[in-house]
Amino acid sequence: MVDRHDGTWTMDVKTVCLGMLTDGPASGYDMKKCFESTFGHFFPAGYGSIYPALATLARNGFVEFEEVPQDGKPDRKVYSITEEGREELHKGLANPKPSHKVRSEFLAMMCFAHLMSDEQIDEVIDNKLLELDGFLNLFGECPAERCGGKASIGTQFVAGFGRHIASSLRTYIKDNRGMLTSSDGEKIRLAAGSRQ
Amino acid sequence: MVDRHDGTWTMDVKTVCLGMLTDGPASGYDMKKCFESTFGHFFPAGYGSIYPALATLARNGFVEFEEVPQDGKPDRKVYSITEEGREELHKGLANPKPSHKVRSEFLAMMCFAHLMSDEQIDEVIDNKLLELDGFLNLFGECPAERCGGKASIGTQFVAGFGRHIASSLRTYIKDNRGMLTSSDGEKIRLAAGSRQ
DNA sequence: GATGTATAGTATCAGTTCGATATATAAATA
DNA sequence: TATTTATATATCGAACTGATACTATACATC
Repeated sequence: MVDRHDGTWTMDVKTVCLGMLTDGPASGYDMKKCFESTFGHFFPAGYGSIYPALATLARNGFVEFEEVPQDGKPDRKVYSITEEGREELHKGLANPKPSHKVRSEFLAMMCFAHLMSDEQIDEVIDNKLLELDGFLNLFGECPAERCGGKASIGTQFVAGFGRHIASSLRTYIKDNRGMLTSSDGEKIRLAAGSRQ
Repeated sequence: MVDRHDGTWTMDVKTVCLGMLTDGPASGYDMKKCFESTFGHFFPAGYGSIYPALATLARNGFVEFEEVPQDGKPDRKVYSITEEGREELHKGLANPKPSHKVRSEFLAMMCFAHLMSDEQIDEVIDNKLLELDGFLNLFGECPAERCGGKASIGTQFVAGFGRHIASSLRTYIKDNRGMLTSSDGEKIRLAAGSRQ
């Protein structure tokens, strides 16, 4: 949780970890799986973020952990949220203007479509459509049961959000990919101009 | 440009800067304005990314610069792309699977809606809708002229993409916000469960 | 007259995150 | 037998974010 100097805090990996723990104790490995299956689609985090986050949370007393030995497998550090952790989580949830950021190599690349060959563009677009189809197949009709538990009402809202956007994205790309290729005068003119 | 060890390179700030320079010479300040007005909506970058990127590009011979004195104002460092820079840019554009990542405090927060009050949720949703309206007003009907020049065909595709998604997003939020509030049994049950 | 803010321009820094890698063992698969 | 997959921890360099620093003019507002 980082102080934004305007009374709000960032909703960072630490906050999401705290939120996950309100569902019950979990290890860093468990959380990584949860990020992979669900949160990662709109709030990615790898081990490089999760373990330091848990270490900081433990140092500040927002989580506690218990080392659970296992036979054959490495020990599990099972984390639980503390009462101070719940307060910290509520601070994180109090931000009235949470961000929603996109970082798209895809769109940046498409801005320079006039510097690419039609074959390159087609390959990129086809791959993107396949990726979207894969996503929609995976999340198409499962309104619940992710991350090892009953989905909260918020999780259902977010899952629907993801499906809606993915589907809308696919429609736009399918309907408009034609303008990027099929070399008309426009494209040739631009390519020539950029060579200059 | 970072080697991904699979034959492709990341489309990073350096690549976008190179792409911008194919339109003509520009200073770091000019590029920052271009990121703010256009690229920043799907590929954000601040001075902290742009200046180091230009320094690295210059060190590698992908751009050259000329210091232009001005009266009253600080000197401008005006950068131009070199022939090696164009080659480097084409490497960046050769990645057939460019990423499209979302990092959304908003969606992460909504996953924990059952831990928030109806008033908090309403405020967050209202703000998000206002933000989207602002975006759509700004980009509603301008298919060209951004970043000080005629928009390429790719830029038009991307602008349309942004409008389409923003509008779709707004629709989903408006149609489904009801499930997050209006405390029915579901919400009360979840809140109680989390208190345990 | 003073303060605030906007413009134009450069640049750095602390904190965070990303992606890859290291380490270790067991089970399943080729 | 060799390789991959799963379980589980953790670290590290490179990159990015957001804020800040510095200089200087100009135009409002208090």
